[in-house]
Amino acid sequence: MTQSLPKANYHHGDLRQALLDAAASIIRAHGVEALTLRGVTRALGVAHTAPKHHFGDLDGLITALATEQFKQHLERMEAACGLAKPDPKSQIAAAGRGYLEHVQRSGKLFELQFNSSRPNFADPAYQTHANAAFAFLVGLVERAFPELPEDQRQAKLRQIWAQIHGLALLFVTTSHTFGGTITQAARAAEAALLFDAFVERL
Amino acid sequence: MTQSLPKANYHHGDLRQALLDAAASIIRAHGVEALTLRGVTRALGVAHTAPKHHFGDLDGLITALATEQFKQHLERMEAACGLAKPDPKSQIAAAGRGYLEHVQRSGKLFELQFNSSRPNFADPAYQTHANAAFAFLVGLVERAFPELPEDQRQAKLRQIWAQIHGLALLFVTTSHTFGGTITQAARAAEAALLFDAFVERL
DNA sequence: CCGCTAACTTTCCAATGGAAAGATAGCGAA
DNA sequence: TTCGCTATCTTTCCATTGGAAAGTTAGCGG
Repeated sequence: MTQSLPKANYHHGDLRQALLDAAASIIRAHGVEALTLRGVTRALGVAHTAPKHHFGDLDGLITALATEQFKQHLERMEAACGLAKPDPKSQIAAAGRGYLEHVQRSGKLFELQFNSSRPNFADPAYQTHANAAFAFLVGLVERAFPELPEDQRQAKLRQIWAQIHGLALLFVTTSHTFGGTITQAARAAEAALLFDAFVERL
Repeated sequence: MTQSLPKANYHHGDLRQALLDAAASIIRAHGVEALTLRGVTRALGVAHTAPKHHFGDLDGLITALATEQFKQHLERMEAACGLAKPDPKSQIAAAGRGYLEHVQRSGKLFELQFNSSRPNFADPAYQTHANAAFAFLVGLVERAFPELPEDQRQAKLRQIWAQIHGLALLFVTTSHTFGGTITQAARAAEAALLFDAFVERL
């Protein structure tokens, strides 16, 4: 029993992960704008400058969270595709479902990926995971339309991405602007159906 | 010559509009997060509390800007439709062009409409203009598909809105995430073509 | 057992939004 | 004209924030 509890001060144990978790929790509850260094460190009982060593500054913490979001984004799409039939259209439809599931699960964390200018877009890890998520869609479209010339395949890709991204935003994140009072889950389900219909006509 | 210049202190003349203009300029240049009361008032040479009487607080100023954005959004779509052929599909395609033009012209101001949680969504003026912009699209789709039952027309509307909104976001606002190095204008032109193709198959 | 360094804390500071109270000027009524 | 009255703006003050700088601790390798 050389060490029991993370006893007193100093050397938290895994402060980095604890900060990520606490920050994610705050964003889920109150949005990115509510995330402050002093708030998140207060919740953990550490000094407000403690994150500096792990993340540099507040935007560094936000960048790390955004990176994690892209990682989970890709995982969700891959998982959905793994359960679907192997033909190209089924795969694209499944990726769309995974996309929507991710957005729904992420809640306000999703704005880190596309609705925020806070993350450091030049961060290598951020770029790696953001590009990987996009590359997955590119690969799906390539396998679905191998006969098309490159520019037309690009056009397809963009239409597909616009549709799923637009549906995700409309039905999950912008409920305040337009639309009724139905639940998030119902909106997501409807979005999935609309995307299926869209894929059907590709 | 009872009054010459807005001479010394007090009673700026039209501080409200001046604040809106200066704030818009700051957001265009540096994004919403860079907008501060002290910054915008410094630029105008007034006290940092001067906006309070006109907008309440910083979020009130932001809400007023967002409202103005929705107003211009609708005007752009109406203008584009006015120049287009009267048949339904041409009208929808034109609305899409107007949508993209607005996004392109707005630059970072566009995030006030959909990429920000700062505006006060409960503000009456905000709701009025946001709803009016949406209602315009609803009307177009109603005239284009009068034979469809209500739920199917709703589905059409949502697919259309998702497509144009998705294209707008992908090709104008999220250039950092994916995509190459082409100019904004080129991206917008390409998005317009893709939307035309999308409308063609409706 | 001794340093070395990663991982924290303490202390300080400038900037911000806003509350509260005061100052000014223009306008309408007497 | 002159007298308030009120919209508009200023001054002053404060709590909160992110971060720079420097100090403290503890665990690990030699």
